[in-house]
Amino acid sequence: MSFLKNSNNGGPGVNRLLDALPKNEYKRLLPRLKTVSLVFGDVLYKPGEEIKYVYFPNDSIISLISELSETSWLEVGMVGNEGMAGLAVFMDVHFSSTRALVQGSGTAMRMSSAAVRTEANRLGSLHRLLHRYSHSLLTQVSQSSVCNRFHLVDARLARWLLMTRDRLGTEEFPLTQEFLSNMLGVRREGVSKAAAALQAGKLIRYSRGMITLLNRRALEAKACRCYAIIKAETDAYLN
Amino acid sequence: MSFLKNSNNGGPGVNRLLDALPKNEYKRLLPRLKTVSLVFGDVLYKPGEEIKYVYFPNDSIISLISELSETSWLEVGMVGNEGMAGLAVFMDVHFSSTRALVQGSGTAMRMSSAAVRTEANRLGSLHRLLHRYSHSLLTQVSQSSVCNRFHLVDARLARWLLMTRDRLGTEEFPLTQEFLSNMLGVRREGVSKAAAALQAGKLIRYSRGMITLLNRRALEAKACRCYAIIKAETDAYLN
DNA sequence: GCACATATGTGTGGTAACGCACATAACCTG
DNA sequence: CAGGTTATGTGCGTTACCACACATATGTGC
Repeated sequence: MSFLKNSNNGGPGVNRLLDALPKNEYKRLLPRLKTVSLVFGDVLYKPGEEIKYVYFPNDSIISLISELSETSWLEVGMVGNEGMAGLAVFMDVHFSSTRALVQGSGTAMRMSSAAVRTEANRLGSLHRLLHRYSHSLLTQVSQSSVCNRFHLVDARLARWLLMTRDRLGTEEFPLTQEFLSNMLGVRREGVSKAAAALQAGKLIRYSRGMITLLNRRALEAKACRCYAIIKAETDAYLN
Repeated sequence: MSFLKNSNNGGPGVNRLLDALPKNEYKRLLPRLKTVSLVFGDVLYKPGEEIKYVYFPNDSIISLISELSETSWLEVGMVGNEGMAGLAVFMDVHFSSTRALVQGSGTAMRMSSAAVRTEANRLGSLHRLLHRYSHSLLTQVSQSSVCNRFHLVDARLARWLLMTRDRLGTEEFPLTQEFLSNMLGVRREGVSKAAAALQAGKLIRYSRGMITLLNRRALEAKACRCYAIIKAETDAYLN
């Protein structure tokens, strides 16, 4: 959307956190960054596992998932081009407390945890941006928490689809209802019903694991205010 | 519990984050710290309001509350002697996104936001501890989120009472069921039922806004695993 | 000790979501 | 195109929690 400073590929799929860095600082980081492909289903960290790399998604999405048992999961945070997965490293914690699952295929910039720690000791722009992103993520997690507590599945599904769209940059993406139910922490049948309602209203179309958003404006109306709140926060923190 | 390094009052009501600082760094901070009394019901920050001071609770508790509307609240985080309220300041954000409500009367060490920013630029022990606390808080919020989604009111009430006890250091504290219902994001009648069940089992006793924990071990059994998970995290991060 | 405010209990009916079982439908593979 | 796999739909009984209304305590102040 906005003018992209550092990236030269020009597409919308550029990590905005890295892009917000001043040119010289970005250049210093560049040799430590490697573009990698993340594929739906990849698990970047398991709970308790050491974090070896952090990831700055370009057009991919990484879900942060908290697990209670084998059967009950809940997505507590979504990381796209506005942020970084592996934030714990920045906070001087070497192990992940959540599962990090690639929920949207695409590319990301990967950096070693050691490099992050070195950079974080510089008190430069990256340091400041990661601080501000930490706050943004905390706000996202908090808002999701309230949302999960009070809002109906329909609204939460709409919110979730919109958040995914914003990060992937496309209206169409592969997602089964089974998967969605795990993200939202509800039964598959619940998603089935909510999705059917959205499809009946021509807000979305789906078939066998492929979802297409048809009417974004209407979806935003269906979604709870949490979508707007989270979006405002994630968009604004980079300033 | 553990040996207290800096504080000289010796009681259990000492902010553990400050206490974990090396002596020289603590001494440097001391002139900027002021002991203040926090009284149940005090509002330290409202959403969107500027954060002028941060608070390191000694034996007080500060609840971080996310609001959806006038009627639906939810506590997303609890800050006691293991942490600091106003963490946003450390993350270079000047305004609070949540309401900060004193939920347990007691004292806290207060510091101006400006002083926090100055200190945070030093990359010293405070910097590191606040980083690690940030991670701890994020974990707490995430875990609460899953807990609120999946666990029954009974278990969540037990967890909440235990967390309060741990931070106040007493078995008896003033709390109406009305207030509890706001914290847990359920109806007062729901709390009433859950509390009655706990009282019937002699786990707690209560009357007109005063609650006494009678059997902590049994309460821990009633509470979900989330209590232990959060406790482990908040206790461990100081190392 | 009586009025009053506040805290807590209870009862009735409603609903969103659950768990389970099974039906249908779309795609894939040989 | 037959057969298997995976995705989605549907029905049924259950449950935790909701919303509202009201009853009953327990304290406080005159």
